[in-house]
Order: sequence, then structure tokens, then C-alpha cells
Amino acid sequence: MAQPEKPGAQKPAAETARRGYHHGNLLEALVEAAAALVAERGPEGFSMLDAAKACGVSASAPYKHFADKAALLQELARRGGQKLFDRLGVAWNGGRPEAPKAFLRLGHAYLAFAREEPGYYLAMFRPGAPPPPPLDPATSPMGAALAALGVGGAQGSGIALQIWALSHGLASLERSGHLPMPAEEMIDTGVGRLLRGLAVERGVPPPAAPA
Amino acid sequence: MAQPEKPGAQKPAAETARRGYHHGNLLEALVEAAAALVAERGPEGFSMLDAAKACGVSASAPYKHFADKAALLQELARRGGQKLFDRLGVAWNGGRPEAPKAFLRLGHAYLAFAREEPGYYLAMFRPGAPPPPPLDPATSPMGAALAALGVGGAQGSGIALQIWALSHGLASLERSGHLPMPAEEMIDTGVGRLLRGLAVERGVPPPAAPA
DNA sequence: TGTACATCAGTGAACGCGCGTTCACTGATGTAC
DNA sequence: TGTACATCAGTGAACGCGCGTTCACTGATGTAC
Repeated sequence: MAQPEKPGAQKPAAETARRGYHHGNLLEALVEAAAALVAERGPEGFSMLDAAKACGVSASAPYKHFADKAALLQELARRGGQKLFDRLGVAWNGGRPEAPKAFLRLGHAYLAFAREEPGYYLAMFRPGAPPPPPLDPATSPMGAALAALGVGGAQGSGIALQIWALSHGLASLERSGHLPMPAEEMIDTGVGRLLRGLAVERGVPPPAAPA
Repeated sequence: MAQPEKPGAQKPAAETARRGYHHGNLLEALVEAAAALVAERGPEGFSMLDAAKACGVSASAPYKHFADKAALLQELARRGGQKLFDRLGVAWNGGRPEAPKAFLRLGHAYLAFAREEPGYYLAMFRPGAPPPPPLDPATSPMGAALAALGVGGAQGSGIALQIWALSHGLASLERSGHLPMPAEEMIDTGVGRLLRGLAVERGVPPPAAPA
């Protein structure tokens, strides 16, 4: 499944470069091309033919690597989950053990992912995608992330889910052009308010608003 | 544009009922059919032919009322904006002048709209939809709503936008099956926390958590 | 009340297109001897 | 080092389909006289 990168094999602009009859790394190139196309036109606006064309390959070649179009999109979503999971983990660990800082970084990482990897992001949340078992750590990336962070499941205060929902909403609204101010600002004040609100709820002194 | 309802013209299951050569209210029926189809299969999974079929009409009939497919989807989004605007207004006014209550109702109304009118909701926020000028009250439904509520624009505390983003995120995550608990619960505690956090920020006594 | 006519919402056949997918094939690669 | 062969990632022609859209038409409706 995982194609190890050969040491000497640099490939800038991998999609268009062909090295002869065999492509060499068509599977990877197809995923990248799909991500770019989905980013451009949305999950439904992309076609197998376009992906093949972007890789400089005949229309039937992709079927040597993916059973059908749905399989390619699913792989895109799967990888998106992995990428997001990695980013969230780095962000969280970079902020621990200060909860406010960690949660803030989590939100920023989420926004950055949606912005920098729109193809993967859209593939993950496309309408009609097979819904994962809710927050099952085995299949849902956020489930895995939240579980790994020790804040998942239905048993907690819900603060992690609220920060996730806020981030997700901001990312979506930014994408569709509805936000009149930078999403980062909204995350900063929003996460601060959620955490301070939670502290008040629990009767502990609320953390100060960060600079 | 607005087709006044004839007093005696009851129309249960309007789409399928034909009264002869002329449909009588094809435009309305097409919009309703489109909403149902989009709800079922997503904004890209619906076709003009399906809409026509659902109305019991030939494939070319819709073009007497809409220039093309995009025009139908746009009309769907426009009406969705109107419906949402109406719901939000009712919710807000039903909670005023108590801000916590009003904001809570706002969030619930948003969730209810996404749940009960998924066709309109998806049409409004479909990827690739022409982005409205950000929160322009003239064209953006939320812009109009927020402006009417006196909380819009970039000048405020951003609390309205945060509640919107939280609601939007929860609605989207619920749709895609990612939420492990009822969205209403998350709204209740989330809005409470945001408002209490804002109060702390401003140095005023925070509102108690509602029952 | 009856006829002529303008209007216009519908029909249905036809088009061109792009897409997903198949299938028999062929060229390149690597391994066995 | 050289030849035979298995493997398999590619080709390219072909298919069937559904869709968006057009066009000349026709049936129903309402108004003028």
C-alpha cells in the first residue's frame, strides 16, 4: 500500500513528468491530481478522465490502481484524515500542558488544514460521503485525534467538540466567503471565551485572555 | 415572481398532481422538487431531468421557467436565505431582550433549519456556489439577519459570528455523522460558555448557566 | 353567447458531450536459468 | 553475459448512459369583438 520513496527519485511537478511507458508512481500522482482537482472544482466537479489527463496517462490507466471513482475519493478522504490527524497532534503537543494554548493551536491547525489542503478537506466532508461511525477512533480522524488527546467521547465536558465545531464552522464559512474578518481572530477570541466560560461553570478562576 | 396562492387551490403532494396539459404551478413545484432532490443526493447529484420527472413534466419544460440548471440552484439558495432569515428573526424576537435566551434560540433555529430544510441549506452552502459579498446585508442572508439584529459587521465583539460559526459547524458535523451527542446540547452549553466568557472579558458578572 | 386570435406553458424528438468503465492488446521490467 | 518468459502497468478503441439544452410544434386559456 505505502509506496516507499526511492532516495534518488526527486519528482518536482510529478504529475506531468513521464519517464516512458510506465509512469512509475501513478497511484500517488492520481491522488495528488485528485486533490488539486477537488480543490478547484469541488468533490463532484472532478472526473477520472481529468485526473488521468493531469497525470499524462490514458483514461483507463487509473483503473489499474482504483476500482472506481468512489475508491479514489475515499482514498483521498482517508489520507486527508491522516494528514489532519498529524497536524492536530503536532499542534496539541506543541501547546501542552497549558490547555488554553493547546486548544488555540488546535483550532489554528484545523483552519490551516482546511485552507492549505482544500482538496483533502472537501473530500473528507463532502455531502454524501459514507458517514463514519460517530467519532469512532478507528475510522474517524477526529475521533482518533480526540481520543488520543484524552478529551474525546461523550463523557467529557464537550469543550473539545465545541472547539472543533467552532473551527469547522469558521473554516466552512471562510471557504464560502461568508466571514467578514479573519478566521484566526475569531478562533482566538472564541476559544478564549469557551474556556473562560467553562472555568466559570466549574467555579475555578478563569484564564486571562491571551495577548 | 411571487405566485399568489389561489384560495381554493389546495395541493397536497403538489409535484405529482397534474391537472391537464398545463401544470398550473410548475415553477413552485420545480423548486420544491429540487429541494427534495438536493436533500437526498446533494447539490451535484440532482439533475434537471429528475426535477422535471418529479413534477410529471417533460424534460424541456423546466426551461420555460429557468434559464438553466444553475439558475434553479440559485433560486433554491435565494429562497433558502429568505427562509433562514425568517426563522432567525422569529427566534431572536422570541428571546429578546434577554441576550442569552435570544442567542440560544438563534442557535436552535439554525440547527432546526439545517435539519428540516437540508435541500435549501445545502444549496446555500454548496461548494462552488457564487460567494456573496461577505455579510453584505443586501445579498447575504446572514448578513441581513445580523444587521437586522444589530450585531453584524466587523465592529462588534464578534460574539454573533462565533455563535453562527458554532451553529454552522455543529449543523455540518451532524449532517456528516461526526457528532456523538445531540447538537442541541452542544449549542446550549457552547452558547452559554461563549456568553459567560464574553462577560468575564468585559468585567461584568457572568450570566448563570440556564436550566 | 359565439367566434377569432394572441399568448404562452407545455410536448417530444433530437443533438452533442463527457463521463465511467470494459477489454483485448502491448511495451517495459525483472527474474530464472 | 545472454536468452526465455512471467508479470503487470500501461494503451486506445469502444460501449452505453444520462444529462443539459435546442427547436419546431401543439394544446389550453383568456380576451376582444
